[in-house]
Amino acid sequence: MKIGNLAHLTGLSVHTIRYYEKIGLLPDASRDAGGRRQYGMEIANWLTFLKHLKATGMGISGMVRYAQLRAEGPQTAAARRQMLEDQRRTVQQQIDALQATLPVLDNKIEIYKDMEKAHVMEADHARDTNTIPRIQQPDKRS
Amino acid sequence: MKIGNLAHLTGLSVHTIRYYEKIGLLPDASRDAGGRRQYGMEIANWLTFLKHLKATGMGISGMVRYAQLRAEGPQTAAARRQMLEDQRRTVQQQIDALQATLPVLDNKIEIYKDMEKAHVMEADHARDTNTIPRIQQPDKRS
DNA sequence: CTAGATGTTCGAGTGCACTCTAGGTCAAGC
DNA sequence: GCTTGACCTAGAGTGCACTCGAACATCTAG
Repeated sequence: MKIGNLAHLTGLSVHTIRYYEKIGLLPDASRDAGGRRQYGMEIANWLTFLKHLKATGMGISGMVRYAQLRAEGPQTAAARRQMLEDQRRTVQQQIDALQATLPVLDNKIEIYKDMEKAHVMEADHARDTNTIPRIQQPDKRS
Repeated sequence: MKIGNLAHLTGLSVHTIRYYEKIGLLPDASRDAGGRRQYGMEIANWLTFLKHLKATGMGISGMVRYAQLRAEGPQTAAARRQMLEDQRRTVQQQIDALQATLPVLDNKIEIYKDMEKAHVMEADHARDTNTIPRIQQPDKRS
């Protein structure tokens, strides 16, 4: 499989795949006669797993650390499990943080619904500012 | 209240507060005799709301748009409600995406537990690579 | 045989959201 | 009076994760 094909398969760009190789997330690909990268299915699986790790919010540096542990062999299994367990915890924290924003949004949405009603009734003055100051717009109306 | 005080109160840095003012997230602060920014409590409340918006994953540009709508007065209430409702939807999507990673992590963690057991039993060869290729580490061990 | 698609390298550029530096002013305490 | 520390501005720098460009090589279909 050539790099364009792999890119299509994984949804990553060709640029990104070469970038991942450069920073050590992918093994240096074997090349065909013309010097082009040749890939097998296992790389697609590895990239898919990397996409999952990325979806957990793990950054490049974390993924590189994971990849390096992996390269060191089975004796790092415990360390890798530890990383994944840590990451699981941060995922849960992210979920909790997002959950916590929902009532804040809902609250505001309700306030706006009331405001809209009031506005329609022409009693539309200064109920907008529930302790939050108005910002004079930078006047970018052409 | 001076800027350092506000920074302490909101958990933002003084730099960040000035930056927020520059990009239009905060009204141009009134100044004391010496040209220093003076703040009231309502700014702290606004910053707190911005922190909530940020926690939803809304970027600076979105927050600026919201702030500008706000500045335009009550007739933009519906537009702002729309923004918040859209944002609520993206928060839910982010939560779902994170939730979906949990089984992937759990799965891997289980695989590693098995691997560790196997490793202890000295049957520790090549079970590590479940279709995922090994990366030769760039040999950065000092 | 040739056009166009696809690949190569290296390095520069992008967008985001800060974060910091340099070089100054100003108010309060000793 | 002087030092200390908080504040000021304008602009440069940072870290992340790509993303793109230039200039060139090679493969593939007609």
